[in-house]
Amino acid sequence: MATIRDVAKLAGVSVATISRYLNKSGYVNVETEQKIKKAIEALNYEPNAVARGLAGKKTNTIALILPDISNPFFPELARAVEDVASMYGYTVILCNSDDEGVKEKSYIEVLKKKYIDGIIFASNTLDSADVEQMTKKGIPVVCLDRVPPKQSCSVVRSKNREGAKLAVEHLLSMGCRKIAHIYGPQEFITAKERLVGYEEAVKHLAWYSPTFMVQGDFRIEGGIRATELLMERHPDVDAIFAGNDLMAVGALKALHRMGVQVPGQVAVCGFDGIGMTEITQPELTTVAQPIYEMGALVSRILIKKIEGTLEADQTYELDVALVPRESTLRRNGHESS
Amino acid sequence: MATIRDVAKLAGVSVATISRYLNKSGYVNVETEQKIKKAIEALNYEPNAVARGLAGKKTNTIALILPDISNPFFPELARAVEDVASMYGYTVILCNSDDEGVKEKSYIEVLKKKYIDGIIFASNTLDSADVEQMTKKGIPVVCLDRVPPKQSCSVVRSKNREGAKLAVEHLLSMGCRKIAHIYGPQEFITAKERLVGYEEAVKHLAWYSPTFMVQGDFRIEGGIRATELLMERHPDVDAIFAGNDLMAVGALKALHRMGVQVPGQVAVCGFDGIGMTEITQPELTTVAQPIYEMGALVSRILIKKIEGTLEADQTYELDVALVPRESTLRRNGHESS
DNA sequence: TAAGCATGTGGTACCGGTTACATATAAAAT
DNA sequence: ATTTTATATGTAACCGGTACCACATGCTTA
Repeated sequence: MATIRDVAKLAGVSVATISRYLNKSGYVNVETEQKIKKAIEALNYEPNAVARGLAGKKTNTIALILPDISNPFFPELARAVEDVASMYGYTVILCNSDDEGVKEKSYIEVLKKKYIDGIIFASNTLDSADVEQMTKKGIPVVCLDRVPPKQSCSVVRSKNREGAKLAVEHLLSMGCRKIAHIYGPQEFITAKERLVGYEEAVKHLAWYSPTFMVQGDFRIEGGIRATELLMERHPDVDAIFAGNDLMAVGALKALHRMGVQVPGQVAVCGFDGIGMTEITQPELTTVAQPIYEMGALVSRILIKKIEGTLEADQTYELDVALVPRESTLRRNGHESS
Repeated sequence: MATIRDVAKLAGVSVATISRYLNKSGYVNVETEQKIKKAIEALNYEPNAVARGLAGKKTNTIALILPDISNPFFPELARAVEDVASMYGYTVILCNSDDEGVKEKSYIEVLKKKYIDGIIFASNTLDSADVEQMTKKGIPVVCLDRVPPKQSCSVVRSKNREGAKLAVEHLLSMGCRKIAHIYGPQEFITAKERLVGYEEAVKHLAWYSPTFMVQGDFRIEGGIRATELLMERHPDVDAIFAGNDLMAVGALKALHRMGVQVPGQVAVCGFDGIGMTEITQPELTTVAQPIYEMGALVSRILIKKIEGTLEADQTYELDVALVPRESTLRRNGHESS
């Protein structure tokens, strides 16, 4: 591989001029430019990114730290992040934290040593102290679904509370009268907000009781167990709003095993809008987050922050949308009217 | 951040000694070692990975080039790759090629400039010339499901032909008598091999005709269309073996829309073993590839190759396993006997 | 006793870029 | 006519490591 010095020699100018030409920093005469172009062409020169990184402390690399890429929520997000990153000339390093603080911190250490330009966190373990420390060290951070108390970084999230209300309203409009909720682990803000949204939407209703809320684990298995518990406790439930799609799938499975008709006897609604919801039988109604857009946005924000064109840190709350499908379709609903 | 020179100064030795200590190359006196340890501790010194990369042309970074992380086959693979990579101290860069040669080549260019240590290809566009060129430039490559004619790199794949036969045999044993096949795009070797396996397994049967093979696109939509075409052509089909799980899901959807009972009238079997197969209704029988193991293996091989402990390039053919589930469960099958 | 070798350490060129600073020329401003 | 100013280019230090080579010491071996 040719180096910048080779090019300088062949073009008959100094390395500084080549560098200036390459980075469009400083003056370069048009004729000199031509000579340089030719030399570069002739030598098939490509500037070395690592050397650049060392000299300029900029590597055009960002990291995406998420709990687990196998979790169906994240592939689409990752895809979006990578799409816009590559569009802006950045490369993406993938890290699976399993939501374990230790792993996260160890990744952060490695990434710092690699002069990574910025980090996207889609994780719940991170505490605001970490974020602050990162920012202090000059590493831009953008978070997903996490609001560090002291707003030390930008955040992208979606309207969980509103989404939960949408779900409940939809179920009510479909004629459901006893709507239960399977909520996710309360250390996840998303789970908490959705639970709050649900409560706000149903607490004024006559039948309301805290026993209609059961804990799940944001996974299929937890959805199954929660549904079993729920149906035992309240055999008269006619709708289940699950805190995420995986648990809704679990609910579907559990109800099917029990011989309960969906949506006939019990309607089911999920949250997230992952692809899976389209392949269940019946297809699953869900409150869809704009997953790809969230990834694209978070990536764009990070890059802006890296390149210094971001005015101030901000929280972006994206709209969610109810996607009505078969699992909540009740002929006696008001929606049809 | 402290540098190696700071440490050297504080410890009262030369940078060379520090470097030797850090890399355990060459001699370092035990007492000197203690002094160095103290200095490193005191300064909270961490060697700079970029500088190391520049000096040693080794970055402890590998790249994973795959068509699309959103495709449900890949997240688990990516997870496995990252797991073992991080276990060995490597970091993973994620690249989505969309199976487009241009994108792949452009990624390769970028990665070379970054002194990446090796590449894992899970892509079908790459031709053997590319692989050879990489290897010539000293960048280790390992491929997934791709056999470059000239064995210039290691390959990890699974037994597609055998898997297809397993599927057909299973369907036959469940009492199916007219088994159709939806095959994937023939530029994918996997698709081709599965088709061959199917043909070999059914061609000697009385009912066999090429019209039982329909083309799909390896996606849900293609599975739906192929199934529609198929059922119109052969209303007497009693089993569909799809070339991958996504198309099998499509088949399930299409059959459900047509009011055809699965597995009652038509049994459905997929291929791959992605998570989706467990959430369909009925749950989908599939020929499971050991996806995680494939990712782990391919990653381990690459790292061995990078570290020079791999004797020779080799092709690893992993076993597949039939996972019988509800979608092929027929009471009149022999399996129960 | 001299050569040979394992141990231990330092000096410094090198990896391949960036960039501050010095320098030079021609045109514009005073 | 002199000072500015914009244009243009080169020199060399620097980023933070690695590693080759030189050199010193103490002990074994011929």
